[in-house]
Amino acid sequence: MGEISKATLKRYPVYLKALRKLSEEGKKKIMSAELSEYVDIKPTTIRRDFSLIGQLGKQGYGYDVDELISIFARELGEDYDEKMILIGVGRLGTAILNYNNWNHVAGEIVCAFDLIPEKRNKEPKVNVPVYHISQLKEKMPKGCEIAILCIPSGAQQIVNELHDLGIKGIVNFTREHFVLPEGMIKRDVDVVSTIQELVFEVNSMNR
Amino acid sequence: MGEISKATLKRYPVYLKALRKLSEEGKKKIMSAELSEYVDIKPTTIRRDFSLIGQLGKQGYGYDVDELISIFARELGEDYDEKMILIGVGRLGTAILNYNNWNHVAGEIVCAFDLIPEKRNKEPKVNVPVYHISQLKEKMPKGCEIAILCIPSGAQQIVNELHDLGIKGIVNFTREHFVLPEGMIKRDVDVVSTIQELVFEVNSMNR
DNA sequence: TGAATATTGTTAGATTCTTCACAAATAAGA
DNA sequence: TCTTATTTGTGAAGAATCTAACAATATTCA
Repeated sequence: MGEISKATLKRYPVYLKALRKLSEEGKKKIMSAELSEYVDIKPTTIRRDFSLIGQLGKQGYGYDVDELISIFARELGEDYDEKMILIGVGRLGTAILNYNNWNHVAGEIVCAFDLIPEKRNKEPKVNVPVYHISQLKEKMPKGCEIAILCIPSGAQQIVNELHDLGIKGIVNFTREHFVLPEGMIKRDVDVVSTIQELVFEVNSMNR
Repeated sequence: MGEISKATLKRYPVYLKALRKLSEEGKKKIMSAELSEYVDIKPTTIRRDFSLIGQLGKQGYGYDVDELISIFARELGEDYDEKMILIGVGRLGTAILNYNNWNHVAGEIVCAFDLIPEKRNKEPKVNVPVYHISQLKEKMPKGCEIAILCIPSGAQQIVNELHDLGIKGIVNFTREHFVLPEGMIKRDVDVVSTIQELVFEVNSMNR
């Protein structure tokens, strides 16, 4: 598999999501032109993106929907059964743990860490063990490479610790700024920033 | 103000966030090179981005932090006092409403809509009125252009209604696919997709 | 005040990403 | 089986984005 660009990478989950919906609707095959209308990405871009993974389609026919789904699922890590940890079991952290309904969609949250684990463990909605943040090292699952960060402050220190413990990717819900150690990757999920961008763009439309 | 590229637009909230932190730390002036280390964006890119808004800096000196903050805040809509609605007061919706601590950071959530408003209104954590989804039209705030979508299904129909009611921007937390009506903008906040991307990238690193 | 120093704003070139256009390949129908 | 219809996969052109390099300009210190 060749080098895949960041831009393409961002589109793969979009394809997978759309394909799942199409499959549910009973669609067996699809052509790039039709998928294009569905995901609002140009057919050529779709074909190029697909071709980076391999020869997924058949000329003169199109793509087999279920085949695509299983390929993308595998490529996107649904089969990796990635083990993840979550740090900060506040309101947001709890919402995410609950949402763990996603059932191995991209792996599984194995355990969580918090400053007041006693309290968190009592909440009926939290369905993984919560340990004290000081136990990071001893309770870190084997082979865990991804951490979900939902703490309100003190991110830098924890990120540094995570780095030392072998975490390579961070899903960042923190609004606080921190410097990413060498060799780590992060993705921000920032609702406020997202809204700000949108507001800015909507207001640009109005001018 | 010239035409601002999508790429630049995405960075503005990042700058604002970092500048706020710097200001809190007592920083009065900053140079593009220093800010660069902070946000991990090349100095030239920063200067270019800033210059699109106007002559914000002084040569041989740098940028005034608080001045930048107030300019960005204005540009990003914090002064627009944008009115927003939220649809779907489930676990996630509630978390967002709570997080409404952001206090006019990008506007204000005025009210929410749900299928069971009676129940939602009883929850102590929800601090805005919740109306039944069928009352969308009559309860829509004047001048509201942005909706936050947190429903598990049935997105398409609601999006169409919102469009008819003058909503121009959607912050989408739904995992369901829908077609965006002409003239609308959306931003996806998709935790699962974000994790998928990250898993994919981390696994690419390992190869 | 004037020279030396520092840092912005911007031009031009490099890089990354997108899309056009068409050859290659398959499917379907005669 | 052969021809016609399609639709993919991809080379090359085009567009968007990023960045190196430097001229312009402000600041600072003698």
